Amino acid sequence: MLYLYSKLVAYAPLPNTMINSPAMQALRTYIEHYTSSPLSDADFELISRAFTPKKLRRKQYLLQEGEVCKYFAFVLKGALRQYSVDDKGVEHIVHFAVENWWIGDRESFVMLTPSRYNIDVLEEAEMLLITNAQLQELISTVPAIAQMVRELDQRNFIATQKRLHASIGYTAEERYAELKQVHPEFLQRFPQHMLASYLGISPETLSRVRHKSLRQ
Amino acid sequence: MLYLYSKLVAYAPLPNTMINSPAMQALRTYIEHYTSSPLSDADFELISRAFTPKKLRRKQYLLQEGEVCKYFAFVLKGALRQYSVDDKGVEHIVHFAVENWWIGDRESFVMLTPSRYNIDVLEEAEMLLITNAQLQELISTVPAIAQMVRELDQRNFIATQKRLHASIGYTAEERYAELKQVHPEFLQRFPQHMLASYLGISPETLSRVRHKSLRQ
DNA sequence: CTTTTCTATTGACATTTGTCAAGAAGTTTT
DNA sequence: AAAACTTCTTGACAAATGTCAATAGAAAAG
Repeated sequence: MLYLYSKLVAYAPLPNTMINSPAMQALRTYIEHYTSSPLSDADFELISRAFTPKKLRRKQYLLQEGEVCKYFAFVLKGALRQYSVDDKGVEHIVHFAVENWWIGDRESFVMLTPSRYNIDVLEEAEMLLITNAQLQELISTVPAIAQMVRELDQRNFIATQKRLHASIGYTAEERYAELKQVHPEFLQRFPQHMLASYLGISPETLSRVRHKSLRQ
Repeated sequence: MLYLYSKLVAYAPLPNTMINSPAMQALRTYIEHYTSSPLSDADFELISRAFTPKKLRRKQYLLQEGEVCKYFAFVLKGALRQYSVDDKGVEHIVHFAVENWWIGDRESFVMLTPSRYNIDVLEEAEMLLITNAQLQELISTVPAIAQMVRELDQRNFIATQKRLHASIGYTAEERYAELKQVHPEFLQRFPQHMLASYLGISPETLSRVRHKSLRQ
């Protein structure tokens, strides 16, 4: 186990500057928030070593359809979207990520299968990347990470289930109202046709729904 | 920690018959399948003590809207459904559970909030129940359980995300085709109007979709 | 065995949503 | 500043899906 660990990091010496970088501090705050207890410096160093910082400009891809999703990304700054493209060339957005959100294709990341999704950058983004091997290592060596991952999975699952419930049971109008209530910041931040795609309706329908809701 | 544990089980002495019951054996096989390694007898006893067997007849509720979901259930035999009822009295099924599936309202179970869902029995069911406190205890004392829960969460999340993706991007026809491919057993086992509800379409539309697909 | 409840189908029609096309601002790129 | 994209809106029409009502057969309950 120790051997495996040293293999993973031996050739990636960590500059002092990275541990103390604002990026890592943001991650530290985030983890401590999730676990409601401070991280030891030793644990924090293990964590810092596992993540790689990455910046991407608008329209650049973090993942393209057909590739295996090697990294999960923690977003420090900016915005990204995850979407598939159907046979008619229409994009279906399944996820947005902004500051303090995670993004990646779980299925591909875990099973090492080619992804059906694209992930690209909507607003110039700063991220911290981690591979599945590194994450598994962290989960088994740092209990706080195991707990955080469990919590995250839970919330993620609950949120996805709610969205599923909405998309099965509600009309376009009701789903827009829900989005407005749950993520009002999205309405400001993303173009309307992407919100429409996220809600599973056409941009024209969303435009009409908004027009209608203004009058009432 | 030990004190807490003993409090949880002290007044529920476990009859020998339960550890060796077919129910518990089924659970053991299931867990070993998930973790790909045999359970120690000690761990298995801890696990056995945490679960309570329960049988319910057709139409009985495991959970009713407004209640807190106290138990998660592992289904040994039979079938259940989880659904909400909207203001027009229409039922929306979000989940079916058959043999070797879990069922419960995660949000309510974890957050202790009143549930918006009902869970009732479609075919006379035998289950093993566990409370969140007992599950958390197991997760921290039995690594195999922690691993199993992680795996389960992962699969669950992937499956829900796929369903969400389908319900946003596909037509009624395509969604039915997908269901047929992923869970062919559901088509035999559940009445059509429930499958329609699960897919988020009206029973009449599902009937027409099936009629159409027969001819082509 | 009979009655009642469930279930699936079909037709007619209403409603919702999508598609196509055009145009007008607004942004970015050159 | 001009050109090239993006984004949003609107109208006309098409397609998908829902609603209501009637019916018939199957299954469950008494």
